[in-house]
This record gives sequence, C-alpha cells and structure tokens, in this order.
Amino acid sequence: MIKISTKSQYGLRAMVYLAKFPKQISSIKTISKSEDIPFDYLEKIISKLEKSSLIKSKKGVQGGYFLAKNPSKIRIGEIVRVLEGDIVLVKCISGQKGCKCTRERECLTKSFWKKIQDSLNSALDSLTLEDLIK
Amino acid sequence: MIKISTKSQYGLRAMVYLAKFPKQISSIKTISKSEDIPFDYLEKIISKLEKSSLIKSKKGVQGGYFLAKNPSKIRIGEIVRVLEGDIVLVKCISGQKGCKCTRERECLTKSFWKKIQDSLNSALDSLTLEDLIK
DNA sequence: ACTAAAACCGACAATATTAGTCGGTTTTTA
DNA sequence: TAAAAACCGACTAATATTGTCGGTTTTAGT
Repeated sequence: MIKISTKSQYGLRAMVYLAKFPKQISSIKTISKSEDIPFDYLEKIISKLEKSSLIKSKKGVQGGYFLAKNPSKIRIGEIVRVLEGDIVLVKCISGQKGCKCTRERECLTKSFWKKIQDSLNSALDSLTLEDLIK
Repeated sequence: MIKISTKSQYGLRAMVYLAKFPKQISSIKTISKSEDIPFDYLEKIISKLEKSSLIKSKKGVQGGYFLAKNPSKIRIGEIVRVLEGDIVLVKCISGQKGCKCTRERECLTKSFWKKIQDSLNSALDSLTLEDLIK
C-alpha cells in the first residue's frame, strides 16, 4: 500500500508547529505534547531535520528548536525528502552503476516510473510551509 | 523511503508483456521467464489482476492469460491500485469513521497530503498501457 | 481414459522497513 | 549545582513486503 510514513507526517506537523510560533524556541517536549507525537521518536525526527539545516537548536535549559529560515523559503518537498531519504520509486532509474537494463520492456516501464517520480516531487515542492499555515 | 513495491513493478511489466502480444495467450511460466520475475510470486500478482477483471484466464494445457480489454482502455493507475490496494497517503483523509480530527494543525497537513494523493493518482491515470508499448 | 501443462488456492517463511524505546552524555540557564 | 533540555547510539517490537511451498482443479492432446 502506497503511503506516507508517520515519520514524514510527524515531521511535517512539527515543522508546521514551529512555523506557527516563529518568534519562540520550542522544546521537543512541548511539540510532542501539543502534537501528540511520541517524545523519543520525535527526537530522532527533529534530529534529522536539524542535521539538514532546516531547523536550528539551542541547548540547555530553555533550549529547543526553531526554523532556520522563513516558512516561505521551506518547501514541503525538502522536509519529506530529508525524512524519507530520496524519493526513488524504482531502483536504477537512469543508468546508474549496477544498473543493467538489458530488457527493453523493463526500461519502458522505468521511464514511466521516472515520470511519476518527477510529478510527485514537483507536487511536494509546489507548496511551502507558509502556504500551509494560512 | 518512498518507493513502488516490486509487486507493482512486476505487475506492470507483466501487463506490458500481455499488451505486446494481444493475439496470444501467455502462461505464467512464459511471462516469468521473459520478464525474469519469480514464478510463484508472479502467480499471486496475476491472480489479483484477474480477480479485478483486468485480465482473463484459460485453464488447462495451452492455457494462460490475456488482457480483458484493449490496452488503450487500461490506465496504469488501475493496475497499480489493484496491486497496492488503494493509495491512501495518510489514514483518515476526510472524516471517515474513527477519524477524530480534533487538532486543527493536524488537519492542515491532512488536506495537503490529500492534494499529493490526488496528484499522484492523476499522474498514474494519465497514461494507458497502449501509451507504454510504443 | 490418461498424462502433462497449466490455472488456482491457502498457508507458511524470510527479509526489510517502520516505528518506537531506552539509557545514557553534554550543554546551559537559573 | 541542579534541572531541563539537546544529543547520541544501540536496541526492540510491530508490520509489510517478498517470496516459497504443497497441494487441487481444469483441460488439451495422445
């Protein structure tokens, strides 16, 4: 079944939360409570988002996280790709190493999957965090 | 990682195979060999396609499978949805039973996922089997 | 009528991925 | 100096995917 992982769903909700309170620093505890996301899991998700510079952190008491840039500069696609890893519908989409497309029919379908992949990515990139919060 | 299951990839390739040889009946063994798909697994995939009337079968010696309708009448989306089950990016997309959207922010993101889901489905429906084989 | 080739079927097993947990260490503010 | 928070890596549990197996039924050809 094709679906978006809870990781991405949680991640997007966390980002939307941060976007809604741009002036303040929010702790994992706070986000976790208001968005009803398991604390320890959210920690891992947030950590990924921080490592790819979508958000920044402040350690210690009163610490927490905040967006690294303006919500209008953050496309949803960026968030999803950080969390899901790259969106690759089928392996070996265009002649990478280890990719032996000997069968012509196989490659017929591959170029189709590639189209779908592109269309998915551009759909994800068509909106920014700012678009979501209003 | 967002990806298309091998089930759908195999299924699409099998359908493309059948579309390429419209006049003849192809056995699982034949398709399995020419497309390099595990026989037993392909059997299960084919069985699903048959139950949803995308293909038809003939039992016994010289039996096999063939498309139930013209390739131009079969959208790739139909094939994928049969094999993947419905494409539901997130549970509870719009007020189904058991869906308690108490949080406004949560639903903000849900309507976004709904958009992505729709766009994915229409991308899958934009091409037919016939489009693929030429 | 018999045999072999095929569809048809349901249960099982192996593997991979996702989702979540846990026990710590480090940093910083009050 | 104590508490709150980020930060980190290893682990476990649950679920989904991928594939296997052992059969039964149907049918064409001999």
